Amino acid sequence: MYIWDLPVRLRPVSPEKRQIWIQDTRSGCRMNGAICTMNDMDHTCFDTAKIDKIQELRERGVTVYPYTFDRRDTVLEIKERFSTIEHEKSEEEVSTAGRIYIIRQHGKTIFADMGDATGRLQIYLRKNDLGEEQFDLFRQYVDAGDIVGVVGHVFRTKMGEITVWVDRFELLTKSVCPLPEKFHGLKNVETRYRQRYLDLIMNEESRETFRTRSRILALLRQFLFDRDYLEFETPTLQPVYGGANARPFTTHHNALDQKLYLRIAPELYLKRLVVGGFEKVFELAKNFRNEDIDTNHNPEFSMVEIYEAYRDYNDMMDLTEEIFAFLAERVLGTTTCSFAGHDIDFSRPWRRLTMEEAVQEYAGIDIRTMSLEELRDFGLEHSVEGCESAATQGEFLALFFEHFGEKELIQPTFIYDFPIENSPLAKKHRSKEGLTERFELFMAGMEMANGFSELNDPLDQKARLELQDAKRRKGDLEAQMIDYDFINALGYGMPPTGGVGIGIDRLVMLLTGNDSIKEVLLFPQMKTLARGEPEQDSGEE
RNA sequence: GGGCCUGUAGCUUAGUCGGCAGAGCGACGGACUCUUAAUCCGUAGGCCAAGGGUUCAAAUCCCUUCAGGCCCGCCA
Repeated sequence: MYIWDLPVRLRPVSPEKRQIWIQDTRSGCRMNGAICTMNDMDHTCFDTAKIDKIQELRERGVTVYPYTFDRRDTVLEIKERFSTIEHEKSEEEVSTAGRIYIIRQHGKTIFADMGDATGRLQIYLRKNDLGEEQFDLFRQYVDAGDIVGVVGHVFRTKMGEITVWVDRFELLTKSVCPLPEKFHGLKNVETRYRQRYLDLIMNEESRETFRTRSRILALLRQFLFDRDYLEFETPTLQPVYGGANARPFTTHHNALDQKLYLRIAPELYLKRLVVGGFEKVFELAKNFRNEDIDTNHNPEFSMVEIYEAYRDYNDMMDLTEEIFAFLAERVLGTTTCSFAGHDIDFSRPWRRLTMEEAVQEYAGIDIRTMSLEELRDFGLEHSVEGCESAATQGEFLALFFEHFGEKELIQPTFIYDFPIENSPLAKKHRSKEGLTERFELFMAGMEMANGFSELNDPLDQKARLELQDAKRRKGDLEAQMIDYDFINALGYGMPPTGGVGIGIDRLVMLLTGNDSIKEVLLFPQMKTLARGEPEQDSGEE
């Protein structure tokens, strides 16, 4: 590989140290920690001083990357087991391992802070105990960032800290990239997202957020399994996308020579399962929507969709409430949480308003008593987007709710009975003309869930999807395609069914107090910095 | 798509009504046997995100670009 082929600028710093900087010439952004050797011209953050140490260690016969270590105790176990230990060393021997965070050398002794998945622990090494060779090995070659295993006895220092008095240690992994500073740590938001592993190494709060996320998913599954719901996995690559109004990502299957879409929702497949006789089903699915990225949106996001036969939207509102209350209670230990300056109260029952009532309350008008002209005038007067082209009472209802109501809904609130125009998969209302049995859940001004009495009349469904398809052909980029196989499935008969979808990422935001979706996604979508390698065939059309 | 803000050493940052780019931590070398952001002495490390312009002189002022953050729009 030639230097001039790289999309970077290489700047020699010190011929002696063979160091160069790597800088992305397109963006001007310097790769984080971009020091590397002349022999290693790629986008690494390898530090030559550390690489030299590896070489020297090998010359001394040390295995720098051994295969295993007999770790018998975690940090937490040691701290709990020896919580009452005094200054005297324990009889019992412990064996533990982790990453070195800080080293404090004092001539012939060394203190270091070591961390594993359960916490941090101080270790103490003395030249007298280890012998000159071993002690010097640690002193000269072990750096912050390295992973070591230690065997020793536990004691409490004069300053009162539980500490492992090390009898012997083993280097388990040599780190060649520099760790961020020990006190301030890693704060740069962009680096935290782009190099999440580094964020996790350095920031306990971030680790805690993702532990909680994992726990929320486990609890959600437990809740549903306990109630005899079955979890399934339906196609992510779909020849026809559907189940929501959104622009899809497209891709191409080479062998089939066929266009495929990344799913925007699992809905239509899960309903096929209900047709097939599975009466209580759910899927924890990644959905992909080709939309903009902001504090509440990532192009791929997680959703749980739940369907249950012989239930309607009232039952699904109850279920949604139960799920949130259960998770809040188990995760937070209370039924309230603090989010973006609001105290959200999950205690049941939650407020339920029809969309008409919400518009009545927040816009101060009664839709049903107004003519289309009056509605349009009112909308234009308040500069409500989309009023020019709205042609039905239902469209105005939806527009007014979005404009006046949505952001006001801080405490958990169900809005129900949506207009039929923008609810092509929801069943017509049993008593109200022009409406469907559909609800959405709002909290902190965010849409958290969406559910309905599922449309199971195959003729009605066919007509409504045909209407969507006509809109799509007229240029509505988010209108749905017609999935005839799905319509045929309904044709065989789907029992009356209730369904709901809950946005997992926003739920995690709420329960962990993070007001950006990027803080609860391990690897949020970021724009690529530099072209490192020639682009492969992406499969894009 | 629109507005506001940010980018200085590996990390955290000072300097921004123009006048030689500073610090702490980290790294490297040395001293130190209960420290914990250890301490003390010394060394190296920056064309101030990139490109262009104004000026005797630009990290600083202007323009363009790149990346990120926040708000709005879009996402029912």
